[in-house]
Amino acid sequence: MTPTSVFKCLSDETRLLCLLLICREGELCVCELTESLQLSQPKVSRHLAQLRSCSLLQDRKQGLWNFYRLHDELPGWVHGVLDATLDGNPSCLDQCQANLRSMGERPERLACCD
Amino acid sequence: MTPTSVFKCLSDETRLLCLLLICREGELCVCELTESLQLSQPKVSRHLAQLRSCSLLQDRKQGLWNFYRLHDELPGWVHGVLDATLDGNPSCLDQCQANLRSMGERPERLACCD
DNA sequence: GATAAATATACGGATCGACGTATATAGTTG
DNA sequence: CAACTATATACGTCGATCCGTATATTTATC
Repeated sequence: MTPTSVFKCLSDETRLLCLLLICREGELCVCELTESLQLSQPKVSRHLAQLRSCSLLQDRKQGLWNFYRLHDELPGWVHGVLDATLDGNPSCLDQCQANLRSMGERPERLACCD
Repeated sequence: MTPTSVFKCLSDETRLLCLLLICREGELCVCELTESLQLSQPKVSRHLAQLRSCSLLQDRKQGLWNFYRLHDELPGWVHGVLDATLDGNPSCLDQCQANLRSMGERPERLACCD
């Protein structure tokens, strides 16, 4: 994971918003991200796959849903970059989070024992 | 200056190294960057122009030389991103800085009164 | 097992971005 | 002003990337 490869991931608005939103919200599944960003499912899914293949995200399957979260072994400096971006752009997720809040039934997270 | 536009700038290795090197060294002119990165002059110059047009860098002409430095009004969060990247990748500039040190006559910086 | 829902991927087209090379511009020196 | 140095830009090309659409895959439900 080189700095250049990380910044390539962050240089697309869809990918950046996915990362920042997940950073703020914890775990999100594809349909929540699709609704939150108001984008097509294949578009979101493709970008998530790319973020996963770069080890920025990892996923966890639960029934029909696939929950994405920041990778457990995300380097500290990448956390630093994401935090600095969020701190410096406090309203960049407002619309996305509003869309998420107004979403109907969101899939239930199961802790461990299913 | 949006997060996406900033990360687009950082997503190219030449531009990222220019920025990080300038972050570490203060002011550098085009010929110093060209020597430090071992790249062609037009390539370096093109990328610097892009960083300047995005207001990440600003330049100061002094005689034949054009010195680039971080923009005086660089947002704090961008500083944070650059610092986090440098902290987390401490050796990424080693070769560049070695090249810079071994450079012969480097242009003299004039303070203010020329 | 058929259907449906959530997600992933394949394909083709269009656009973007980086590059090498050549050349233009601007300042310096004689 | 002619020659030189440092830097900037123009042009054409080629590969990367993003997207919409269609389809495959996986899991749950009846």
